[in-house]
Amino acid sequence: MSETKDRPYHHGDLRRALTRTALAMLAADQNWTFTLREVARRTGVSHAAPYKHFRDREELLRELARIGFVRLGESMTEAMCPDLPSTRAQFMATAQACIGFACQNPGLYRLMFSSDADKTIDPQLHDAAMSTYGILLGLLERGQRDKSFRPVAVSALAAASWAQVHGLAMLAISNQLLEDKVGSAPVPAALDVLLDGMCCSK
Amino acid sequence: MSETKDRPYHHGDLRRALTRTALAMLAADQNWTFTLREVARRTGVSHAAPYKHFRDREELLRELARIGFVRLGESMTEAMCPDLPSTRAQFMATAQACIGFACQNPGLYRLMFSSDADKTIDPQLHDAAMSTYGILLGLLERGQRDKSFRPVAVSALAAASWAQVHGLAMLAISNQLLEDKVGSAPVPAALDVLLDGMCCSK
DNA sequence: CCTCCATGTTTACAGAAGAAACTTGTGCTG
DNA sequence: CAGCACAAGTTTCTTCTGTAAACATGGAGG
Repeated sequence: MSETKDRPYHHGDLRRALTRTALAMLAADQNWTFTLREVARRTGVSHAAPYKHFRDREELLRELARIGFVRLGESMTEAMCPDLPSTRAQFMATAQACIGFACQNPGLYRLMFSSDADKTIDPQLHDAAMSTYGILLGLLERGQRDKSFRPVAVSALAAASWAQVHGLAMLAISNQLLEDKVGSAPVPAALDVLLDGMCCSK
Repeated sequence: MSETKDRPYHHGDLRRALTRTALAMLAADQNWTFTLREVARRTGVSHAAPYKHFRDREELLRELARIGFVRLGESMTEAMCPDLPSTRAQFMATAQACIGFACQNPGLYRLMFSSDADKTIDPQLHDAAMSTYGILLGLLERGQRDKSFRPVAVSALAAASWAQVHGLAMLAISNQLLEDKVGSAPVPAALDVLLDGMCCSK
């Protein structure tokens, strides 16, 4: 086959190519059992090549998770449209963007919060996660300043909304938000309940 | 014919012995990469013996998850002490019991909600999960009848509290509820925020 | 032009899942 | 009571994985 001609011996940017392949496979098959060798095969490279760019399998997983947090942050920022009528509406949109992201990238989202992607090991991953968390936190602080949210400790609001959004996302991608158990539009319904507890006016 | 370590050729109750070994290992090492062979070794049988009791590795995982849901249900029922001063207090206690269970059995809890334990495959697992979910639902319905909780759709309350509790549990066992981000007692604080949105009186 | 070395490849090895074929007790039947 | 069928073990084998080590290549700097 002449497709060997396709690629020079030195790939050029194998690291990026590997992450792209892995992300694509993660997207295509929501519960794919991640194997480095398959990523290498699909990228058209020997199974040992990835080790020149990632110390081990888990380092690649952490890189994927990091990219996931960056993308999630972008989705949330985009959704937090400043000309929405209220801070409450902004919160709702941002939360739904997060859950939507999880539903569109279930494999990636699971990976981001799995124990495989240990955030205590990799500072870059930790920073990416914190940065995304900061988007939520910023919205809450802004909401408190403009009197939309109650003047309780912002950390309590943060814990509650972070947990709520993450919990809804996890349940959604596990297909556990079935209509007969939890209503026809469980995500906005649940978020409204939470927001009733967070907001000053109803 | 219980624990005679001079094991006869036929173990007697290998199925139960395997699950007990696996549960113990899961408890001992929170992110142990589950291997059937190691379970078999520790149980003192050949690596192929488990296949006489479980079709494959995942069937054992599902059985472990099922046991996890049963135990979680027991913890929650126990916590839902009927002579607590209010339904709100009962809810708080039950929710904290769930999160406490997760913190004490992080490996098992993760397994229960992982994609490995696919609840759509195994009706027994599905039933166990639903039964545990039913404990929460029952409390919410009772709380609505006695006017503790607002008269919105119970499914909305269920989605919100289920997500909140599960989210807090997941974040807690991922060590993401760090004091500087989320306060010193994030779990009760977050639950209070949610309960403010669920309860009639403040 | 030659030589270093990052980035590839090949080869090797241990450990896992699972299938198949073989072995051993044990309880049921004639 | 003899014998046998079958459930529940074991061994052996194949195919996969992650990871390490040794080898190959080709582009950049002296």
